[in-house]
Amino acid sequence: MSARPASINEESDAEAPTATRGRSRKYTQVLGLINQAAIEVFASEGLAGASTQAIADKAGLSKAQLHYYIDSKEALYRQVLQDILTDWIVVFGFSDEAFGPRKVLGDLIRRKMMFSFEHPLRSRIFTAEMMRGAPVINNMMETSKQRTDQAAAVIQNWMNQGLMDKADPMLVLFHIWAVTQFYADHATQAAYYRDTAQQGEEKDRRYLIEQVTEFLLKGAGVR
Amino acid sequence: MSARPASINEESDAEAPTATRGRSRKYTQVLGLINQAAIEVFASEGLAGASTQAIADKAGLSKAQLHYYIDSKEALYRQVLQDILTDWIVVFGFSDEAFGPRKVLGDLIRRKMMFSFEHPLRSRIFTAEMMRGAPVINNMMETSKQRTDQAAAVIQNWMNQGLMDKADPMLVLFHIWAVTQFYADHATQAAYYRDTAQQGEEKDRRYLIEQVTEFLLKGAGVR
DNA sequence: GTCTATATTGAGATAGAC
DNA sequence: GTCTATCTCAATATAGAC
Repeated sequence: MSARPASINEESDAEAPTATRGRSRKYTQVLGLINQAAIEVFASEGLAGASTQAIADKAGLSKAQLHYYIDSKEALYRQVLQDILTDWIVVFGFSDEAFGPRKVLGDLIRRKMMFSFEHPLRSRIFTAEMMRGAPVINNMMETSKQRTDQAAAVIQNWMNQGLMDKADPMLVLFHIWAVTQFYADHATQAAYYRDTAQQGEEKDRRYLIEQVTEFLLKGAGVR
Repeated sequence: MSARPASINEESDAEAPTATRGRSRKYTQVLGLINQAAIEVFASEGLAGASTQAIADKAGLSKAQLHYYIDSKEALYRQVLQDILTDWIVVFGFSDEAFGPRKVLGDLIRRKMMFSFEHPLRSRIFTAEMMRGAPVINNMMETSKQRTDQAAAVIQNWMNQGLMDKADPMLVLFHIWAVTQFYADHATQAAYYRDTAQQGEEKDRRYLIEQVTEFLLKGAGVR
C-alpha cells in the first residue's frame, strides 16, 4: 500500500529479481519492490550513500520490514549488480556473424541505446561500480569477458574479410560501449547542454539512435 | 611528514587548490595534500562514502587537524569539483577555428586522452557527480555550457564549409567526450578486458590515442 | 597549529512482543 | 510477517588544553 510518488529519472520496470524460487507470491512481489527501490537509491547515492531507510521508504516498507527481506545492504547491492550484469550479457550479445557488421553492430547499438533510455539507473550503478575498480562485482565478470572476447573475434573476422576498416576490435567495442552508455550515465548533462524539452520522447530517441548509429558505424569504417 | 604509500591508480599531481591567497607557504602546502587525498578518496568512495578519517590518513594528518583546515566534507568536495570543472574548460577548449577540424579536433582528442591518463580520478569524480544529476555542481556549469555552445557553433561552420560530414554538432562533441572519458572512468574495465600488462605505459598510450583519434575523426566524417 | 577527548547524530541491524 | 524499541558502531565536527 501507500505507493510512493515516482521520482524524476525513475525506471518503471518491476522485474522480479533472481533467486525467488519456492517463495510465496507476495514474498516475490515485495522483493521486486525492494529491488526497484534499491536501484533508485543506489543509482543516485551510491552504495555507501544509500541508506536502508531510504530504500525502505521508497519500497513502502519500514526499515525493520526491509531487513526481514534482505540479508544486508551489501547483499542487496550485490544482487542488483548481478541482475544488471546478466542483462548486459544479453543486450551486448551478438546475433549471427553472417549478417555482417552493419546489421549486427547496428542492432547491437540500437539495443544498447534502448537500454540506456529505459534503464539509465541500472547503467549508472554499473558505471559507478566500474569506476571504483569493481570491488564487489569482480568475481562475476568472467562470463562477460568471455562474451566480449568472442565478439572481438567476430569483428576481427569481418575486418579480415574487408567488411570494415582494420583496427583494434576490442577498442571498437569499447567505443560503442562508451557512446551508447553516455546517453544513460550523462543524461542529465546531455539534457542540460542540449536544453531539450522533449527529453526522452519517442521522436528524440529515434533521432539519437540514428545519429549515434551513423557515427559509430562510420568510426568503425563499416562498409 | 610520513608520506603514505601511493595507492594504485593514484594521480601524482599536487596542484595547489584555489583560494589560497594571502596564506602562509605551509598552509597552502597542506591544503594541497588535503586536496590530493580528497580526490583519491572521493573517486573511489563517493561523497557519502568518503570519510574524513580516510582523507586525513591519506594526507598524513589527524582527523582534528583536517577539520582545522577545511570547513566541512561537503565544502571540500565542492572545492574539488570546482577545480575539476576549471580544468575541463581548458582541456576541452578549442584552438583557432581556421586550423580546421582535423587539427583542432585532433588536438582536443589528444588533450582529453592525456587528461584521462593523467587524471583518471578527477574524471571519475566528475562523472559520478553527473550521474547523480549534478546536485552539487549545478550552479557552476553555466560557463562550461557557454563554451560548449561556442564549440558546437564552430563545428557547425566546418560542416557548412564541407570540411566534415553534416550531423548534430553537439552530439559530435558528446561522442568525443564519451569515448575519451571512457579511458578514465572505465580504466579498470578496459585493462581487464584487454588483459594488458603494459597498462599506462607510454607506448600503449600513444597507441590508444592513435586508435581513438582515427575512430572519432572518421565517425565525425572529418575530411 | 596540533593534540586528546567528546558531543552528537545517523545508520545498519536485531530483539522480542504481537 | 510486522511492529516498537534498542543495540552498536562509525562518522562529522567541535572543545579545550597545550
